[in-house]
Amino acid sequence: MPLEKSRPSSSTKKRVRDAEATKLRILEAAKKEFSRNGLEGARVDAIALDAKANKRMLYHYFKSKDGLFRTVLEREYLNIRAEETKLDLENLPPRTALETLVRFTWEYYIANPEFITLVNSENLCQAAHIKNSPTLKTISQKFVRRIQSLLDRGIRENVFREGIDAAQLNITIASINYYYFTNRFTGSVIFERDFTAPEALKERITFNIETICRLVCKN
Amino acid sequence: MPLEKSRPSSSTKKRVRDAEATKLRILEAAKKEFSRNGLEGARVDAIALDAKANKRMLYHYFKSKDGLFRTVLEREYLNIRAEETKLDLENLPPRTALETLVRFTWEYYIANPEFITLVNSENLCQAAHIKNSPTLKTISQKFVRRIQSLLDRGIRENVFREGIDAAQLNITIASINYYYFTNRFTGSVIFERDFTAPEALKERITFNIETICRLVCKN
DNA sequence: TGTGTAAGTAACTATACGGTGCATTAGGCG
DNA sequence: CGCCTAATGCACCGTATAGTTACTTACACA
Repeated sequence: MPLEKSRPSSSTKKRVRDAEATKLRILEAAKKEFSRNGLEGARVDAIALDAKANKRMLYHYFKSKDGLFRTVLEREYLNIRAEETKLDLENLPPRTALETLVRFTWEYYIANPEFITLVNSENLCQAAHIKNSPTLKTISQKFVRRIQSLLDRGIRENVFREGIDAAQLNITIASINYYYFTNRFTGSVIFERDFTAPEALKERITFNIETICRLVCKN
Repeated sequence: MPLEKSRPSSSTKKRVRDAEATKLRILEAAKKEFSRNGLEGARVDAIALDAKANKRMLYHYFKSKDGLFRTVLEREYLNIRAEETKLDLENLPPRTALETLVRFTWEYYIANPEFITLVNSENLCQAAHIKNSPTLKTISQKFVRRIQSLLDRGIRENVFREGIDAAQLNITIASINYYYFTNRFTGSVIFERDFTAPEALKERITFNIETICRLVCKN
């Protein structure tokens, strides 16, 4: 007879039914499955199985496969923006701040390979899921403004060139990092080198920082 | 009674049965369907219908859905490399040659949006289809060498910097063009601007040429 | 002109898929 | 304690899917 069975502590009690935990398990499983197999390739049964949840719950919480995908994708966007926000760009010398940003983007893609394939899936269906998400627009604009003020500061301190568009710079920084990862499989075959080998990674990030610095900095 | 029914001219005779033409129709339809919906999202019935061919023929010529995808993808790679080869990089001043290459890549993606989504699909399945294609390796290496010799020439003529890796440069040129297109849907939502509007396109290609020139050229 | 081969067709199959109806049960709250 | 809501489980559905079987037909060539 377990003595404390009927009096679990409020913080550690084992809840047999826990909506939030179930939702999270489903979201994690969905992120895995969607990123591995794409939106069409993903199987809701596989998600339910991996989440140790019943398929019924998936439809209960997220309405449909697309609803689930939308939620997963939005969370991922929010996550990368949240991480970016943590960067202390404002208190670093402009050139260091720029390099920090490039390096962050690179390392985020390494640590979160799912993000890239999820975004690819969303673009395959022409952004159908995020089309009406004002949240994403807001946080992204905030970020562009942040880069713009970094550029402005660099110009004031006479280390950055004038006339660089913050949005274009943003896109370019993402490009040179994103492309390398999303195409690492075909790239490794075509160029006959392992794109994910440590030396290859190091060579690439160095090249990318050089690319951005030469684009933005004076001299 | 048609007089010449039994004696069609060898060049213009209307063949009711034409294996090559049927194959081509299937390949064109497959390219459309695969690029629009991805590998998993593509429907073989839709391909057969669009090709005005029987589904059986598709399996007859290409063995399987994956066999068909492999053929489509290889043709697309061969096509872009063939077009690249036509560029007269060797007889242009280095800087002009470089700009020509960037502009070509850009315009190729505009004219052949299918290429990008096909490559994305191939990377989603970790390059399973092209893994054992020696043809692709050969033609790609040839291209890297071509860029290398352009870089060498630029250095000799004292307009390019030294120490730039041709493969990295190749990847970067592809990156800044490819990323913009593959993510044009999410990009248009997030940045609240139409990525495919003529002015946006013009602004982007200008920025890209600037990026590459600053990376490669002296001053 | 006859014939073997390859091009082409239609109908079919087994299954895997996204999604649902309905019964059951845990547990928070009064 | 007992009730009511929300969490969960099970079994099921209609359909769409990749792939196939068995057949017919055009035509190149002898």
